[in-house]
Amino acid sequence: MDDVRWLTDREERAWRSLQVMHMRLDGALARQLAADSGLSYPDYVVLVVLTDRPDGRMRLFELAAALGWEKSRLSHQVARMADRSLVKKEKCDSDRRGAYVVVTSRGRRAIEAAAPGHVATVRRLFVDRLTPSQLDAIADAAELVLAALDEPAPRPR
Amino acid sequence: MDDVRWLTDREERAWRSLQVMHMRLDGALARQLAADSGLSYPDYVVLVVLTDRPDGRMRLFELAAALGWEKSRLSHQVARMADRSLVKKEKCDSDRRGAYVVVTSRGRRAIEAAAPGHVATVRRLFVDRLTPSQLDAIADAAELVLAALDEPAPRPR
DNA sequence: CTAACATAGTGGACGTATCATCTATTCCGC
DNA sequence: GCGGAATAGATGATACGTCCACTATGTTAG
Repeated sequence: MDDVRWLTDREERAWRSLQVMHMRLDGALARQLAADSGLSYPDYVVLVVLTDRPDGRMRLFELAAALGWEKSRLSHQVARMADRSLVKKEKCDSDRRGAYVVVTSRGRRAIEAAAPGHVATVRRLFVDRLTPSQLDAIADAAELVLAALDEPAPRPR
Repeated sequence: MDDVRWLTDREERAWRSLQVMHMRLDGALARQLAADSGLSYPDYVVLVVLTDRPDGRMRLFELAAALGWEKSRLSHQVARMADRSLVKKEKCDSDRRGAYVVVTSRGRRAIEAAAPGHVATVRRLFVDRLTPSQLDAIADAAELVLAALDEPAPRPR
C-alpha cells in the first residue's frame, strides 16, 4: 500500500506540537503536584470529583463514569488511595455487589492543600498563555475530535 | 489562601476538553496500533525516529533527545524492545561508555506494517476533523505553551 | 420460576514511567 | 598528566494502566 496519505507539514506541525506539549505539560503538572502535596495526578482528579459531592461519597461505577475511566483502573487506584487513607471503601446496602468510595478527612485536607498550587500552575503554563479566542478554538477543536471518537470505528480495511 | 484565581467556565472548558480529548485519543491510537501490528505507542515512536536514519542506528542519548525522553525511560524501553528483537544494542567504539540502538529487520518490518494504519487513524480521528486554520491555531497555541514550559519555574511561594 | 444475561467490583499479569542510585568513562582546569 | 566534574547508560523500586479472567449479585425473558 503506497497510497498512504502521509501528513502534510502543516498537519504534522499541529499533531507533533500538540503531542509534545501534552507530554511536557503533564510531566510538569505531575511533578508540581507531587512536590507540593505528595499527590499524584490520578489521586488529584479522583479527589476533585469526590469532594464535589456534598457527602464526599460515590459508587465506584459512578466515579468511573465521571472520570471516563475503566472500572479496573479505578478499582486499582482506589485500592492504592485507600492504602494511604486518602479514601475509604464502604459496602453498599441497596446493591450488595456495590461499594462506595468516601473521601477521608486526610483526603480532604490533601486536596485542599494541593488545589491552589495546581490551579496556579495550570494558569502559569497553559491558561494564562492563551487568549480567550485561542481557548475557545482549542475547546471547539477538541470537541470535534471527541465527536469523531464517539463514531463507531470503520470496518478494518 | 482564598485568593486563588480558579478557572473561569471558558478556561475550564478548554482545559477539560483538551485533557479528555488526549486521554481518549491516546487510548484509541494505542489500541489501534496494538491490534493492527502488535506494537505499543512507545515502540512505534522509537522505531519512527530510528528508521528515519539511513543506517537505522543511533546513540541512546541522541535518541532520547530526539524523543524528548529521559535516559532512564529510554534505557528501559530499548531493553524491552531488544527482548522482542525489534532493535538490538551495540557497543560504541569511539566512546566506551556508550551504546548504539539499531533497528533490526524485524523492527523495520513492524514499523512499515504499522505506519499506514496509524497515520490513517490519526487522520480519521484528528487531522481530517479540523480545518487548516484550526490546525494552525492548535500549533500556535501549543508552541506558546511550550515556550512557557521552557521558562524557569518561579520561586515556590 | 429459572435460566440466561447484564452489571459491580476484584485481582493478577504485564508493560510502561519515574525516581534515585550506581558504574564506567570522558572531559577539563590547573 | 591528574583529580574532580560531567556524561552515558543500567538497574531496582514503586506507581500507574490495560487486559483478561473471575466472583457475586441483580435483571429479565419465556
